Amino acid sequence: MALDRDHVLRSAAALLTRKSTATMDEVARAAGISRATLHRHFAGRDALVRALEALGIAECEAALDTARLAEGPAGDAVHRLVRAIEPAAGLLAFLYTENQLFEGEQQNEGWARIDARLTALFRRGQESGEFRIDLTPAWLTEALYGLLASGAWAVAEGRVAAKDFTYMIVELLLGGVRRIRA
Amino acid sequence: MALDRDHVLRSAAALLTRKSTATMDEVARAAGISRATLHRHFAGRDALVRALEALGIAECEAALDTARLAEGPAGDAVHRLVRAIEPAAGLLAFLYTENQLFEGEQQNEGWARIDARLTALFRRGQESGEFRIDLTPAWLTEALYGLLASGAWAVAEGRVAAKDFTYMIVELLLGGVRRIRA
DNA sequence: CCCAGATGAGACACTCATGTCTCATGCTGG
DNA sequence: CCAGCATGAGACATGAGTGTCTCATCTGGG
Repeated sequence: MALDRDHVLRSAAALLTRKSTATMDEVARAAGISRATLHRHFAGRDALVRALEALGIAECEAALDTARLAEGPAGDAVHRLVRAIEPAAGLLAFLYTENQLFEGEQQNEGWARIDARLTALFRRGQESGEFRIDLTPAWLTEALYGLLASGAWAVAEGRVAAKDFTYMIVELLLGGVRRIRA
Repeated sequence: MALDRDHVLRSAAALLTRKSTATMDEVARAAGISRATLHRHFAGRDALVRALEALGIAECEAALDTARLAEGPAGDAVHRLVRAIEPAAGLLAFLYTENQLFEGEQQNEGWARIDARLTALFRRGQESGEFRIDLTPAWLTEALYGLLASGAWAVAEGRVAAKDFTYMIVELLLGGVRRIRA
């Protein structure tokens, strides 16, 4: 059933987030099914990763919708976005490094759509005078991915408390380390 | 000779930075030697990665020395550090993700030394009133790694100009995106 | 010139993950 | 109750990467 498929996908995401080289057998065990059944759901490891990619893209776009990036101050929109995307951060971190492998091959167009919406957000903040203009929107987008991945790993390894995830990322991204104001 | 070994290590680093799953054969080709000779230098893939880790740690510590983290304003020290570490950023990015795999196994103590020096730098900035105190030094250290990796990949894929690497990272880390000050 | 050491090329066995298949079992809807 | 279907367990072949070995070749120093 479709519900099973989703469950398998979720547990695979959770496992691969922690151990990106996990075996099909390990993925199956983690989902509580046999390797044979896993293969009945996903033709192979490649298909599984593709499905995870689709899931990650879907969750990202859902978070982008939830965050209503076009409304209010851009800084607040970034905050809403990180908060909305937090549950998917682990999966994002996995896909982020996985994408480093897709050397030549074309990657899922979904990422391009997401990149476009993120760069649009940063550009909006720049045009409204809220964000500085000497950091390119492309770099800010990349940096956001990097901070999300770092945050997810830091939480996973216990270096940062899970409840501080959003705060740490948003504050660093928006305000930086330097203490000037107040 | 030792010089050859270093050359092999360098080209392996360059290759694995781009394609972290490269085979021993590809690594050998990239270094301009045969697989047999590669095996004469490094017992196996594991030994090669360990050697790369040692190289990365050595370059990191050299950069930390060069940057003189204890001198002057902490913000300036961060700037010097990122500038000094830039040539090794690609290797760092590779090792950063590679370390995600070292689940249980104890990792090289060198990283602990480096982490300690970095957290000490951030703590110094906080105690001098230069850095804000609501972001933990541990998180700032993690975030620095993440930004270095993101920066290295962004440059590798052409999304950011190589000459902007240091500026982008330092400015984002220290000042953040928000434009408050003149 | 000659020898020793290093190298490249290739063969070989081994391991491991993968993908496919079969068969027995268990559950469910008719 | 029974037929049908999904599942679990396991066997099996395959391919890729690895590690080891041998042998021919090349090169530099004595």
